[in-house]
Amino acid sequence: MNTQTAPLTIGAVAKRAGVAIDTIRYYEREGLLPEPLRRASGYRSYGEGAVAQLRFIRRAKELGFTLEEIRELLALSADRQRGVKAVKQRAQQRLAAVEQRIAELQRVRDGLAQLVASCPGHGKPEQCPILRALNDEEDRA
Amino acid sequence: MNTQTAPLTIGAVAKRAGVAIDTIRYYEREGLLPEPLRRASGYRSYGEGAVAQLRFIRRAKELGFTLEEIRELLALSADRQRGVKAVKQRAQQRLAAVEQRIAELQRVRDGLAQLVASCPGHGKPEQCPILRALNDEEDRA
DNA sequence: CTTGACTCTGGACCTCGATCCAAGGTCTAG
DNA sequence: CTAGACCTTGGATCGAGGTCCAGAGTCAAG
Repeated sequence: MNTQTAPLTIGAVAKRAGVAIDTIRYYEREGLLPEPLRRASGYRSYGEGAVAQLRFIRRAKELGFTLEEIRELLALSADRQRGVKAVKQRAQQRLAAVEQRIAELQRVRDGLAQLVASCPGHGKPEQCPILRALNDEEDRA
Repeated sequence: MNTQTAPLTIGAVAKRAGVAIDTIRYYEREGLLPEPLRRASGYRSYGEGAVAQLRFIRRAKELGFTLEEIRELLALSADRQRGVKAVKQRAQQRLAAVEQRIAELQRVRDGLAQLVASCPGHGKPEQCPILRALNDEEDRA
């Protein structure tokens, strides 16, 4: 088997993972990526695992996890005993947060939709339902 | 008619509008609030209009407008001719943006829900569908 | 050997919407 | 008059997640 993969420079890893070089170094500082091996010159030297881990981070970010949460997921995913349970919990928490955010936005959407629907799009500003709503129960001149 | 309202200090305005004093000064710097009159001492001196305008800003923020957009809404609401039409347009744009954001979050929610549902919550990490999904089409050891 | 592309470090800077601070001046109730 | 609450300014700071830079060193191709 060919488990041995050629070492990659940070630039190559960045290209494969679809992130910026600076982002990789930033993640390393933040503890989301392990410190890589170094060549004699000081250049970072990565294997394919680093690319996989960056993709993991990217997907988790797309699911709305913060970097802090991702750091935790990465730690948990290495725990062979309690890891899976804890990971599922975090995913459930994230799901609940996303659902709450959706509900909030739906309220906002409904408010906006009602305003848009009730405004003729012309006339005096003080009769525009949008402006009136924003100004609310104010009937002074 | 009692159009004449007693002048308010910044603190009184803040209390009435439900925002922090610093926020008022910040909005002033950012052009969301006109520069108020000053007392001889340099103290800012506001009328009720400032309170109304702050409430306008607060409501618009709740509807998801950025401060930049609110600055524009305020300018438009003073335009007696084209203001209403433009305001309605901005509200429609905001509505579209909110709807798009909701759709995105729904995709995220569905993805998370599926993962949560398919994970038993125990077992080996490499069999956890959540971790597998985050690691994606990687079947290397 | 040269050239051009790449990488290193440390630290500054960005957005957004505020929030906080210090050092000083002002206002008002008692 | 004084204590204590309030206000002034300019500038620093926050948090999240990076981005950018200078100045120096390294690598690969020709």
